[in-house]
Amino acid sequence: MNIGDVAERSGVPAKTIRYYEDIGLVKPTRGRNGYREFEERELHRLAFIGRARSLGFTIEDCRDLLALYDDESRASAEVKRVAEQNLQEIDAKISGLKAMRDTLRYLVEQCSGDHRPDCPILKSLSNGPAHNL
Amino acid sequence: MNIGDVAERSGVPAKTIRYYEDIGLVKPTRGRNGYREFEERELHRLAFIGRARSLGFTIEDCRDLLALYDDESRASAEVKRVAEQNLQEIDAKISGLKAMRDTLRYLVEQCSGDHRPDCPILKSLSNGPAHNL
DNA sequence: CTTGACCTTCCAGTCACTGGAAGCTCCATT
DNA sequence: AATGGAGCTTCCAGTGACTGGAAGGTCAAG
Repeated sequence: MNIGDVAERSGVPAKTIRYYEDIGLVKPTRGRNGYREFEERELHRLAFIGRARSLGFTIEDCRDLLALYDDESRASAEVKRVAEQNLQEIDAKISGLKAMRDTLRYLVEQCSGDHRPDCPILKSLSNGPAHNL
Repeated sequence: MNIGDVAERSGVPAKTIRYYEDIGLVKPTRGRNGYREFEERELHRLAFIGRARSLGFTIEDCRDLLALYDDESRASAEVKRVAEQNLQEIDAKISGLKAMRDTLRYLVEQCSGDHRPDCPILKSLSNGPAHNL
């Protein structure tokens, strides 16, 4: 399989696959023409990485997960630990974003949004921290 | 005022202030010794940028907002537009993160987390897209 | 034999900083 | 007056995870 096919079937862009090879996440063989050759196993790994990334795992997490995946004798506790840590980080991000959103929404609601120059959004940014609103 | 004082009073690290000067967000004057000299106005702008950044505005947003801020004849509608767009982006991010979190939480709950190699998290990453769970 | 799609490498850019090295300046203490 | 340390300067490089583009080799169809 060439990189284009793998890209299409795994949903990971060709450019990104080359990058993943650079950083050692996948190791396709090479044909006589210099083209990368992918087996099912590599396709599988790429799809795995794609799904893990879409769940918010970092590249390093992926590396760990793939190593665990390759390790027949791994303990599921180890995998769970990685996932749980990720879960906490996601929760923290959501909380932060929610706080931002609430502040912004309040400001947007306050703003008349017309042709007049008077704007509570700028006023707030100018006068004090968001949490004072 | 030297950069250290401004950093402390604005809450923006000195390193970051230099970066902001590089990209033209602030324009401190220079003393005979080559040190940057900050007036109240610059301090004010830096605090403004810091608050806007903490609300999730990008640097380019900040540039726009500062221009609007400087423009006595701006319409608040313009400011509101920038803020509303930001609000939508934040909402989208929150939704995405929530979906990720729900999937992950389910997986973590399913995982026994013990010494056995059988792990539903890896199984799921391996077998199909997260939204199929 | 040509065209065009697909592949290769390499370099640079993204975003918003952050770290570090080398060297200058200022102020207080000895 | 010398010294020491904090604070300032510039410049270079790295972060994460790609992404874009140029220059050039390869392959399959017509």
